[in-house]
Amino acid sequence: MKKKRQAAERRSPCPLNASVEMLGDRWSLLILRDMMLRGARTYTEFLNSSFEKIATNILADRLHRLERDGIITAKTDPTDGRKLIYTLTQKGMDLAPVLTEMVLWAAKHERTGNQPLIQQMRQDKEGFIAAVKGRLAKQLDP
Amino acid sequence: MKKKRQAAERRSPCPLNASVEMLGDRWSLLILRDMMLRGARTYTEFLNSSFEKIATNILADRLHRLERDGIITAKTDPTDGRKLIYTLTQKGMDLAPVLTEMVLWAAKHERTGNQPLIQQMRQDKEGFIAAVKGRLAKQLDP
DNA sequence: CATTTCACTTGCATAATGCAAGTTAAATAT
DNA sequence: ATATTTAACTTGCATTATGCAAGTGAAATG
Repeated sequence: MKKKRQAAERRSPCPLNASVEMLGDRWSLLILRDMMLRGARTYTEFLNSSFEKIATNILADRLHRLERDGIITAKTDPTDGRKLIYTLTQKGMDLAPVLTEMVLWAAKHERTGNQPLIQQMRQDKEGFIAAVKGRLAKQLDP
Repeated sequence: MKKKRQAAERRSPCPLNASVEMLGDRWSLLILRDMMLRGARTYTEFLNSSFEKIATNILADRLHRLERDGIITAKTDPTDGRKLIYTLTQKGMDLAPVLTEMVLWAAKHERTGNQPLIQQMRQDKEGFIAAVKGRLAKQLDP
């Protein structure tokens, strides 16, 4: 169990508000998607793996915030000292159900792409989440 | 089935991106929480029901955006012509699982309030969501 | 009628986001 | 050994979003 900080500086004690303060912006969840579903682990991988083209300063800021909030950790690549490898913590991996529900909701009500992914989620939601967590657990940073 | 607009103006076709574009800000999900869990239905109820104290111009803007995105609808109160009664659409009610997962995630990893709610969600997540939808269905606006 | 309530707007200050260009350290190529 | 490239950022500046206080107009209430 990690230490839990900053509950005091929150706008309210509501758990949903806590989630919104950590994730309620345009980019954080997309970065986590790229980690969970596309295997992105470094700065340039984040820049290139997403369709949405995040600005470099925003990416740097979001990575630092996610790290500060205990959702990801960073350590330098032992084989290349320039690279930082970002990894989801348990807290970060526990967001898989949130991402899944958001994807399923949008897929139901909007015209979106990536139908194979959605089929997979619909057919076996729990299995899908377990598979994501399983893949990520191999690279887990406690 | 309602018409589906604006998929073209999205930053990407990814379903998660669609969710983030509609809900990824500081207030939208908190407004939906107040509708789902606290029964807020009018402008002043939103202003007063939440701990977080949203600014009046932001509230007006978010209500219009949620309406534009088909998540809520507005109609004037037949008993009081000044009041607008906001109601969740089916699309809006379908966000109950998203809100639930976000609450459960924050409750697991942060120090938050409203423990009775969280207990209820943990004990029977599906039942909880069904109960919320059931309560809201009575006031459904198609 | 006069006042209050309701659902907003408006004006303005501050903060967040976005874009292009620059920086630094480490790795690779010559 | 030096030069170039790559990775991970910063910085400066313009644009957009958010936040606060005050104001507005229509409908309801006293």
